[in-house]
Amino acid sequence: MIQYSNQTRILVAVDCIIFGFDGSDYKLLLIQRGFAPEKEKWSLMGGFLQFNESLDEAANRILYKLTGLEEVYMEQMHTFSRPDRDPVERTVAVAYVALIDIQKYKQQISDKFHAHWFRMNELPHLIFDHEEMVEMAKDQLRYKAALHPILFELLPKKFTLPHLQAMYESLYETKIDKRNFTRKVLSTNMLVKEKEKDKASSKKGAYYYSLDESRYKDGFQTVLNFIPKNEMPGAKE
Amino acid sequence: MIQYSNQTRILVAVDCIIFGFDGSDYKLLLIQRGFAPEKEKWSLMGGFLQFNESLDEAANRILYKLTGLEEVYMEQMHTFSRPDRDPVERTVAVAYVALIDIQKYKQQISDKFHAHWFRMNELPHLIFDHEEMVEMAKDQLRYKAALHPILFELLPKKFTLPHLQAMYESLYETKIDKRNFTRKVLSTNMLVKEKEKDKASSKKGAYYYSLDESRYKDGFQTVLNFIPKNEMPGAKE
DNA sequence: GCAAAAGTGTTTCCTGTACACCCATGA
DNA sequence: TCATGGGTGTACAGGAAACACTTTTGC
Repeated sequence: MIQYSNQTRILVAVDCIIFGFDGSDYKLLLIQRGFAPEKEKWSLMGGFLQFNESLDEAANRILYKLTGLEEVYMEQMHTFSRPDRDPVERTVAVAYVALIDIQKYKQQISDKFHAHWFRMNELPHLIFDHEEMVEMAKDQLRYKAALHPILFELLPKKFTLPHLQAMYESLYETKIDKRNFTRKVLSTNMLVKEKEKDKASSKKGAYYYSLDESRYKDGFQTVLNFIPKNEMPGAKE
Repeated sequence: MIQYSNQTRILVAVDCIIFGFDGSDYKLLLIQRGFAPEKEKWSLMGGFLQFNESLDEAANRILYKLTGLEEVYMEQMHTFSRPDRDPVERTVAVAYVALIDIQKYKQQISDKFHAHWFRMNELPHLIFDHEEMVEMAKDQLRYKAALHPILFELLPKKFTLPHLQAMYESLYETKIDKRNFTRKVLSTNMLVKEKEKDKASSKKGAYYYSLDESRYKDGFQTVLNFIPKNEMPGAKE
């Protein structure tokens, strides 16, 4: 077979940044690395690109291995390439971001990787450039969530409006007026009100809602405005 | 030196999607590939990642080789990885998007790569998956330009408001009311009115403007709204 | 009966949009 | 003088933000 001569062939890794939301905090799913170097240190879930798979396939394979979940929202974020980023050997790493429903995950978790959910502000030190990846993913999530209804991916099948609002307030570290928030969210027509209430987090109980999948898909690209302008990432003072 | 065993090492390519605007059309800078396979076919400007450089460095090296330009707006877009995307050998390709001022380029062009500007709607067939890359880059440009003042990167030092408006109208294939457009653009405070006029494209002449670099940098992240909502990519019908 | 969270409407302001005429100049 | 493209202001409408009280119920 013909080959390109005199070129360097290197390893291509895939690392998954897996976000969850537990009702009050954003969390990141991390594993304890099982091999040297940096054995036992905390790390993103990763692996190497195999010869006959695409990056998307690799990312899904890796995510499945860790969480048992398939058909999860995941997209490629950025490729990291500092020559010294992995001390063992030259490796570029393609970072993927996944948003998953923590509850769904709980039913499926395979624990052989010593995976653990960490609150975003209590992350341990991570190996290599994984902290940089996480920072970029957080920035990107804040950016995208302000414009598109992407956070719905983090919700369980049934959720309440206060739950949804808490997700936004936590991500932007701000308080949102619940009347305005409710109106905006419902005006997307992406939510369907259920008959039951969630009585767990209040005495009165809050109505459950679920996603109208087809309207959600249709409206995913539309530019929204859930977040007041002054709270937008990068807003002028 | 320790290595990761039993893993596939592959080639990492960098391909540059270079956009320009000539006053009425968007153009793409392509080269005729100088080596087999697909010799003489049109292609994005690309090259392989070298052992001791990052992807950003590789992209800039490649862009410089082709255009002679440095410090150009360029960012990583996406990594392409179909196993069969390069028939010679397994290769992943990291695509970068660059926006350059065609006039500036004209002074610097080195012609040894048989580079040529093609109008966006008259592109030749491209090798491998380069057409897919270009499509994604166009979509991304339309998306970003509707929200951020990114198209300024395509302008020469001095430009006129009609020139700027033509860029937006061409990108979104729409007509924009010039009174509204002018007001929005000037309200960013990113433009400085010059004293001279451009007499080339009208009898009356249009005032030149230039970028206020510091305000441009500060305001780059702010979410703008130059494009009427109905013309936004992905808008509902 | 009271504490704690859920739910709900109105007014104000601002931003976005539609729209038409005069100006300067080269030919 | 006329044809061409450049430049400017206003009125209206719709969306975003500010704002407070009532409801439910577990304890």
